Amino acid sequence: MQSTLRDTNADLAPLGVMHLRYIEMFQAILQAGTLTDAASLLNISQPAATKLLKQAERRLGFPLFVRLKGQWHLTPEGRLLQGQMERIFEELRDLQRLVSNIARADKYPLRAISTPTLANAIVPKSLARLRQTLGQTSIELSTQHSPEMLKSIILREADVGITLQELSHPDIRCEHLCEGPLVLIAPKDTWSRTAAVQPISIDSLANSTLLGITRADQLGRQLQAYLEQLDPPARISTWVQTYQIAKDIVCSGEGLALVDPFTAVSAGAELQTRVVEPIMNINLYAVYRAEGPLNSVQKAFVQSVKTIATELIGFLRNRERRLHSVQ
Amino acid sequence: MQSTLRDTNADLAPLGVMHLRYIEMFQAILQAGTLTDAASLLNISQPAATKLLKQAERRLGFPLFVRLKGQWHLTPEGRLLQGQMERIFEELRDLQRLVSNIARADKYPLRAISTPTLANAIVPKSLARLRQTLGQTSIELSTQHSPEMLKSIILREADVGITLQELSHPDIRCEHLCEGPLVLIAPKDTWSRTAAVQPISIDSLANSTLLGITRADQLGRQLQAYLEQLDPPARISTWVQTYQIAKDIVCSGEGLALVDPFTAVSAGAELQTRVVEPIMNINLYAVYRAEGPLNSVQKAFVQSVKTIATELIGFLRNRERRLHSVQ
DNA sequence: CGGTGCGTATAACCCATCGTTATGCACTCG
DNA sequence: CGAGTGCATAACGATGGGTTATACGCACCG
Repeated sequence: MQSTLRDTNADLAPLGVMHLRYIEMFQAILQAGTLTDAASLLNISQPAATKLLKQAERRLGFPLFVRLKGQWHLTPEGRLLQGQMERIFEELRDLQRLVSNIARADKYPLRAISTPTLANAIVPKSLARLRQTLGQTSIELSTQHSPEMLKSIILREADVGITLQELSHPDIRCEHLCEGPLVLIAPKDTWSRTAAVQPISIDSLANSTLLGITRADQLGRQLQAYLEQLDPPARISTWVQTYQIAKDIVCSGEGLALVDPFTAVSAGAELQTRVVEPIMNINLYAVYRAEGPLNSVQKAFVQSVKTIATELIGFLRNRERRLHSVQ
Repeated sequence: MQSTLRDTNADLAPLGVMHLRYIEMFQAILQAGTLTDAASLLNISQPAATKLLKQAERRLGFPLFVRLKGQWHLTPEGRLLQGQMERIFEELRDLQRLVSNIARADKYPLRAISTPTLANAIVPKSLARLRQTLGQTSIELSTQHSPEMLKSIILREADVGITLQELSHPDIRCEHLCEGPLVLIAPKDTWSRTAAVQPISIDSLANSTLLGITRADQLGRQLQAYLEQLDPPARISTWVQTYQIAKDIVCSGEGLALVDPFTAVSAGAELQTRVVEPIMNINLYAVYRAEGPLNSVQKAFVQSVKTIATELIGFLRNRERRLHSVQ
């Protein structure tokens, strides 16, 4: 019926109809710069790309690109569509992620995600402990910085996130697990045995060589502001993205750094740690979708992280207390 | 190459791949409630719809719907995708609109859009006057209420909008054309010759039978609030959506109404109009995309609307002035 | 100024997809 | 329990999107 109708006026192809493929093509050309490369981005041959573009322009009723001196340039019409196209493309990619994560959700009772820092500190300990009780259940762990973590959880790439940053989103619950003091780390043998277990005043960092953490989160900014107002300000010549990297550099003797207590305490014997005074608290959070309850594995994981984190913090505090009781 | 690869493991169809068609199917089923009806929404046969749905669910890796007692119900997974699907669907429809409007943009130097009210009042007069100077140029006029008008202009369904409501949007310019007083309209012979050209106090409307305008815009709300605080409040039993409809009803003798001056003055001899005191000003705006300059036809149109509107308002005012000078 | 080569268009062909009609089947409901 | 609605299956055809092979335009360069 429809096909016969189409047969009668054969050349009257559906006009002005947008296809997903066209959007992909559009994006690919913009990204690749050449049709041939765009084709390989889409995993198709170059003639296919040519046909696709031609067809798109024929169907839409106007050209999207013009070719000048071997370059593809957007026509004004193309430029008009660009914004909308990009948005749809993005949303579609999100949808794709969501779909594929739903499909494999049941295979993994726990897909954990943490910031890189914590992935090196407490999370593995926690997973190791869980593993003993779980046998061969499949578990995933990935790392993302906080903003991406949020998206991953919403798109169901992960179920539970562990982070130092409080995340706020309507569909997300952010559970506070524990808190601990900001600590200063240094290569071993920097301080004497007795000094090493005492708090250190943040003011005494004036004029010392610190590693800076280039974090955009609230704690990072707060710290930076604080350090800058010291007199003289602490000299910061090396900037790193995460506490963990800072730790590694400190280990190799390049300076001191202010880090979260979890990174510090998991460092072991290679470096010394001192709580900074006045105490600035760092919080640890578990983040998950508010929509449904956690399953038993996920609950156990959160609980286990909480326990381990608390133990680690306790270790830091106890060290001090031991000292105080000696005094 | 790719096809040969596909041939080797034939049943391993691309998994987790979202197609536009699936989204349309999804939406259609939700809307229609039955596969057969969904099929006709998509202009395909029922078996095609069945296959499409099955294929979608097979490719995605999980069912989207379950059939219970002859009803299609979303699965939890389906519900998860619903939001995202709807958003993409919407955006795609917008893109479609944009595309088809771009394709036909050059055929129409002026595609005007106005609120229904003004489409009956000043806009036709203006177009008629323009027509004399333009010859056979094609012009389009459509009507939309203000929120839809904004969207139409952005999606290039229209070039210039005429409205009583000030619209604000980053990509839109809103040009003030003129202002005029709120007026009360009544069936002819309601007032005496001399009374009819005098302003009428809004307080004197207390206890009278008015037509209400159910407008969500700022003026509508303002008016309603004002009328309600009269003592006793004006009785409003009939609510209509536009000034224009109110006018028609007033003409048929069903009551009085407060309307914009343009509607009032274009009514002709069938009804009487009196300016309301204290004067509440109604503004007339032309709305167009900020991005590019108007072409000559569009400019002429805006100018012409402005001129005519000003003339009409002038007529209302002059009537009073004549009276005052007589006094 | 005429090779050289990259990138694009065209040609000929293939097959998976998506559509069709015809028909059988299940389940709801009177 | 029979009728009827709505879904699934079967068999089949046209189209579109993909392929390879090849010709063409054009910038670049010796």
